[in-house]
Amino acid sequence: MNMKPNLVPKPTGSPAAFAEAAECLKILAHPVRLRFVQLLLHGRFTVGELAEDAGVPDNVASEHLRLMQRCGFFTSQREGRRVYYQVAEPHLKQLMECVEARFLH
Amino acid sequence: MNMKPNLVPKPTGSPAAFAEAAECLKILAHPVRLRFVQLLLHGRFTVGELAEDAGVPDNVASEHLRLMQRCGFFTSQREGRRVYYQVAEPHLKQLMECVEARFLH
DNA sequence: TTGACATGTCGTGACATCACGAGATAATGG
DNA sequence: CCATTATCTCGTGATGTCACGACATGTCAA
Repeated sequence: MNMKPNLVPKPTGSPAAFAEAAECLKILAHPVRLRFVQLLLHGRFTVGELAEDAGVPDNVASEHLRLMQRCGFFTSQREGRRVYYQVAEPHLKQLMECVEARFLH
Repeated sequence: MNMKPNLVPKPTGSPAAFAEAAECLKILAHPVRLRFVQLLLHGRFTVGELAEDAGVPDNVASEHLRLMQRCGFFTSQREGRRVYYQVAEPHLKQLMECVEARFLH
């Protein structure tokens, strides 16, 4: 009943690692959040600037940014009444380049 | 009230392109489906083989595979009673390498 | 202090995703 | 045919995601 075994060595990765990867990809998998990543890879921006660029209300942008801060993608500093966000996760650059190569070019 | 404009040229990408990218990333963002991508980047496998490796019932695996076939990630060929799946989207390789570099190594 | 501005928080309802079980379809061998 | 194996399909209920409005917090300038 069994067939010939697949002789190719199976790639690695614990179930927990796949779960974490899926979690983070799910956070990345939103058009507004993708746009935020792309912008923040090119500089610092405030909540209001990001919101206006993406065409969403400020509080919506704020919630997206909070999400991405919680999983380590972004960090923020308050300067006066504004809050500037920037990229904190170095792998985001290469990951975004892959996404741009496939979908945005 | 206005601050100095951000002189950095803004990166490209239509809203529709971001929406499509987010759609595909969302499909990728599942631990079982990530594992399927990883395995299929190393060879051809049947539904049953993939299901057993991932520890999910066959029908669940079948639904995941159908999803990834619909968005162009995989293709399938029937051989007897078995159905073999393989990678169809060339960018998946580089994308998975990014994910592995960040989460699986 | 007051008022305006920038951001953050919370509750809610609409909608999507998910795993599961039951059953359908397809192919093989006796 | 009939039984078995492999895959697929469908309905359902649980859970998660999302945008929105209302409101809270924080900051500054007059």
